[in-house]
Amino acid sequence: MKVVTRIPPSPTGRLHIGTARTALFNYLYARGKGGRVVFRSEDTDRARSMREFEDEIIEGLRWLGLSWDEFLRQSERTNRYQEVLEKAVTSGKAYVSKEPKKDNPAEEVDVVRLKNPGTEVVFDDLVHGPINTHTGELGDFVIARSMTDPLYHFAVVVDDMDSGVTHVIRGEDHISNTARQILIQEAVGAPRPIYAHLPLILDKKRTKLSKRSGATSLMDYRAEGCMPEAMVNYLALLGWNPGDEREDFSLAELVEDFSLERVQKSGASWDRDKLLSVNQRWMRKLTPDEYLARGAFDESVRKAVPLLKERAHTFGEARELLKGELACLFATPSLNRALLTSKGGNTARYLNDLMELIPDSTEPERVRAALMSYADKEGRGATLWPLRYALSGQERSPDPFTLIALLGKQTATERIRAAIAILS
RNA sequence: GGCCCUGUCGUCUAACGGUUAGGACAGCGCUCUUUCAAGGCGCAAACACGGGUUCGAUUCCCGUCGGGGUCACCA
Repeated sequence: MKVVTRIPPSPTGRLHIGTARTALFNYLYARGKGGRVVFRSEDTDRARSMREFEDEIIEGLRWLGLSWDEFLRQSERTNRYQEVLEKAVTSGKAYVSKEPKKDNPAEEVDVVRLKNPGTEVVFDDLVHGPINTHTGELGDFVIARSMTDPLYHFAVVVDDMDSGVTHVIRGEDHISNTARQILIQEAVGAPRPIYAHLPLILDKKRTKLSKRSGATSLMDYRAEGCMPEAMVNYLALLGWNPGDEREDFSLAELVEDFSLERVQKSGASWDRDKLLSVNQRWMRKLTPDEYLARGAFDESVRKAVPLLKERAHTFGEARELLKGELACLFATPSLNRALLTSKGGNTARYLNDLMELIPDSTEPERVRAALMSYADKEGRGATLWPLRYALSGQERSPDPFTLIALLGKQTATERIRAAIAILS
């Protein structure tokens, strides 16, 4: 049997990290089994659903590298729902009930309720094992606001049936919905898919990750300069592991190795630091060309790439670095006399001597070799600190050898002259 | 509160009856070093508790406690 999974976001808000991870797992499972993926926009709540959210969700999932074979919107399937609903009512599995409207008791509406047989429903969850529910407690629950306006539970059953969905992989918060969906399946004669409920992503307070938990929008991470490869890698490791100690996974490798059997049972908290660490690893794998392209940097930034790879966890951080700590690579710093001489000794003489020793090289190691014996003779602190400060104008910066190599002998010499001038 | 899920370092996790309980992120220390960053080396850090079962339990069973989810004419 060909595997069919679904990615069923509700376009009532921005693309949430949890939605992205669930989508990823559905994608990984289907692709790993050579199956199909259905993207289904669950927009039956017409008041809250917005096309712009749908667009963002699609854009975000594509950014991660996910793809699907079928696309549909629930709002475009109302005729089909009505057809199945009528059959359910005709066959006596459901009934129309005239009731006061929930939000406006003065008005009466015809809601559709499922005739609940009240049986024990047991299903085998692929990650949790058998789960038993006493459906009697549910009563005859509402499945549609009217014959033309189905509710979520009813719509998904019809959709899953029509798309031939074989595996429903979703968040654990849906466990309690499963029994009623199974009841609906049985009422309309739909096959029961296999269920797999994923552990929830928790925030540091260990409660379901929500908007108030901080950055939960996938696109915010993209804007920060997170790589999609890193996001996929981190998301996959939140709740799943390969069974060995590997931690670096591309999307393709995940497709290869992912299995629902190795999905964790308990919730996992979102750890931004770990994400950043994974992202830094991915950024370091980039070639200079790729780095410039991915970070949307100007060609002039090329010389700073090695330093950025060393320091930045995101492209956003890299941009900050270029404006701050690494700005001295692109603009002449202004110097403070007190800081220049703060290590004592004859600063002017040291700078003068060192300036003469500067080789014409783009290799930090060669520059270092040329200057170190002098520094060792006169004292590293007293010589190298003013040298570095003269070049950077900052208390914190890369080392002077790297600075000279990147700046070039001429610029370096000019900056040292400027520093010496201040001292006289 | 009812129902359901769940419980290994601070966090993500490995272990599928016998291990000095492993790795990663974060933390700390040392080293390198003029500073910062990076790097190298190292340290600290967990089986929730109580009963069973067993020659032997982190691992199996039960209970307690803890955490989470869910109880819509939302999805």
